[in-house]
Amino acid sequence: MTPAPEPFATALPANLLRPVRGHHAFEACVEQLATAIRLGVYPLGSTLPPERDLAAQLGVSRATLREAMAALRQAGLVQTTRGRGGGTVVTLKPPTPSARAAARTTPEQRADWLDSLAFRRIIEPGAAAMVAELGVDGEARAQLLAAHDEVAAATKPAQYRQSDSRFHLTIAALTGSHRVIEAVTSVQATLHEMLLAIPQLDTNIAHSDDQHLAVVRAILDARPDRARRAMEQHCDDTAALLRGLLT
Amino acid sequence: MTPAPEPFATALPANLLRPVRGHHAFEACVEQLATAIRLGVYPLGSTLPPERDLAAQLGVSRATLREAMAALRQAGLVQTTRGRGGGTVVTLKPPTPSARAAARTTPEQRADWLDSLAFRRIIEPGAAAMVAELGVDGEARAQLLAAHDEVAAATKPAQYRQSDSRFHLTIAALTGSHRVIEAVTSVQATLHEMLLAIPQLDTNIAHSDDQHLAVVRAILDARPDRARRAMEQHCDDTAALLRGLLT
DNA sequence: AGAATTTGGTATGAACTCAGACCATAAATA
DNA sequence: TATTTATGGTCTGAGTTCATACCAAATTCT
Repeated sequence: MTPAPEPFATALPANLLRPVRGHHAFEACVEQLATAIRLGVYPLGSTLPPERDLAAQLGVSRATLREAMAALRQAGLVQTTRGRGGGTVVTLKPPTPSARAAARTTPEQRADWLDSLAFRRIIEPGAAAMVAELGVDGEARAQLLAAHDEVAAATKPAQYRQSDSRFHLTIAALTGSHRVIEAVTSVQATLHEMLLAIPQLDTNIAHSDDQHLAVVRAILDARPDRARRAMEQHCDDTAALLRGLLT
Repeated sequence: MTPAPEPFATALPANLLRPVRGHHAFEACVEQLATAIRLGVYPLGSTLPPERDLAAQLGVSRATLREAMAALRQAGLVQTTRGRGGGTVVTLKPPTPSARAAARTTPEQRADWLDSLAFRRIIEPGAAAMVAELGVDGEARAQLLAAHDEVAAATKPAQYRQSDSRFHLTIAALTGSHRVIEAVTSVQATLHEMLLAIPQLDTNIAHSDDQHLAVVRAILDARPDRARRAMEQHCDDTAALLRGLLT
């Protein structure tokens, strides 16, 4: 029989379906919390939210969250005390002291990293432009400046890394958009992974203060295009470095 | 006791933690497949990939996928036949014929929709610019033109909706970036929801062919900035309409 | 000092999901 | 026509995750 003519000829292959979840909820929790800590969302010495809250935020049962916490505890990232006023505090021994570089980077990993860099080049400049367009009032202005000062003042590589992440996350947060925040967080987390796998360039990357400053200025001056360009430049430079060093 | 000075003063509230998964894998599958069908990824009359493949693509066991398929079948979106050459074909009775508008839009829904529009204004223009920058070879060029022709030729509102989605998804696909594709898919899915809830404007929105054309031209001419602007304009106009009609 | 409150620690049964094997059907092929 | 093959349909036991209690410790308030 003659097949009915397909309404659409174009293929649009099914790349569009995305995995519905990353199995093992507790592993995902460990990952998110660990990166949040390493990105400086929860700085050294600070107390994490109570288990019940964290579980809610992560959309996970408390039982599952506790498994994750146990892992973090065992990894030496946090310590826990009981009772009111107790909780879980960040101890963060230097990031994965020597166990890093254990896992060799697979080709898929590499591809995913490149993908992340491409995505970043869209989302972070977009976020910067959006903030510049929204404008920043007193409170926001202070946050932005504080975040920038933190980066500028950082000396040690590890400290610089955290401050840098926090700077980018601050810009994302200023957009006020959940999706933008999530996207930037994800991108920064991947970036962090990459830098862990390529230790030697912590130093090389540190001279991007000018670019950070340019972004901040453009945002404060309410110049979206300039902010976008500046952030684009920043992303491009970082990406070039990383691509070059990816085996 | 004097609390140890926090290393960082800035708050960076924990909006950064995102739910680790949307419970009930099979519900998520239903959602993804249903939107994929309604967005025209699997056009009317086409055959879905075999269950085993779909399960793999969605990162889910076949058992779970089948539950989802059963739901789709029961909803009248697809029909299934056995044996070689069989499979599951899209029947798609007009989108949720009259059962729609059943759920009133909650305030959170509304907020999420606005968030999606904001995110869209970053990601879709960014994708367009990226494609323009990458350049489009013969194959890609053909796909893009075909997608555009489809939209331009569409007459009935429902058909226009699908073609429009496919047009935007095609651009995303041409970036070659998983993350970009996923972001645009998600945004288009939300857009689709909104349009279902606000039926009356199917017509109003239909005169955006000029803007589509402008985007396509800019991409083919390898003018990233122009492509971005054109897509931005398009997003802004659509968003303005939608925002106005959101109760 | 005693009560209330916040916080982590533990336990249990139900529901969901997985992986893999095997069955049934119908088209394609030899 | 007989065989192969691609596809959906079914079953089962193990592993996760959930929801919901309740217990234990330590701080704060009365």
